[in-house]
Amino acid sequence: MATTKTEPFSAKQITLASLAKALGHPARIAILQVLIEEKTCICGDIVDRVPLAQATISQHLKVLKDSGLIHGEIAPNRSCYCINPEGWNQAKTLLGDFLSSFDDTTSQNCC
Amino acid sequence: MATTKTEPFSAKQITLASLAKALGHPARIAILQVLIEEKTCICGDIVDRVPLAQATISQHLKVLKDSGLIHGEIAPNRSCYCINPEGWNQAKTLLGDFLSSFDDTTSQNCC
DNA sequence: AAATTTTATCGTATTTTTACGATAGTAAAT
DNA sequence: ATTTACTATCGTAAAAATACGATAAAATTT
Repeated sequence: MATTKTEPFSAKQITLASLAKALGHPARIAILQVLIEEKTCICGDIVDRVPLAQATISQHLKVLKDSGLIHGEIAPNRSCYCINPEGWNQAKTLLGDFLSSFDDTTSQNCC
Repeated sequence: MATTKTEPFSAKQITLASLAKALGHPARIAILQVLIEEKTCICGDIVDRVPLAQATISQHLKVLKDSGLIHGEIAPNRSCYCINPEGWNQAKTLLGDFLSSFDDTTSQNCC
């Protein structure tokens, strides 16, 4: 009785929310920015560039991977992460469409 | 030792993450869609259209209001909520820019 | 072969989130 | 004036999220 209820919502609503949720932490934003800046998919360099404990970074990477926004090749000594174009584009499309569905100029006269 | 650390991150990263976080729940997506569909800012009709308890809806509305995405005129008998154009546009800009900062075609050769 | 480096995972503590019933307080209707 | 309708808030319970130290396991270096 504390889990997010999913039955009442559409698959699209759930996907959209879950992608947004993955973006909903500054550390994960920072990690994604590093992955975008460095064209090649660097690995533990993220730990050097994001000032959180290694275990915490690893945890955030897992969240991002589970969301589909990044792809990770887990190798014991040199793990490799990078943006997953499919997931990223899905986020871009879903969030973009959703945020465009409100039109500033059309709707107003509100509280 | 379980709160999100904010010191290591920029204001922009924090704002972006916090807007995304507000969008990170299907119920809040559904609420926003209702507010967008109904041009006028309906009030407790949200409770009728989103199948969660009234108290839960109220809680989600508070989260959305705190994020700046919606505006709420709280009146004891007929509360009025609507999209807050400023907050919405900020989300659109920040998320749009961020999601556009990765270019599918430019970057590849990854893991 | 031994030492070092890298990194995922475990264990754990704290906080936040999610959800709901119950309640209170105000406005509108009777 | 009393009843009804609406809605924020309180209290609470359970789960998830955040953060980190410690550990293990594999690859690389020495």
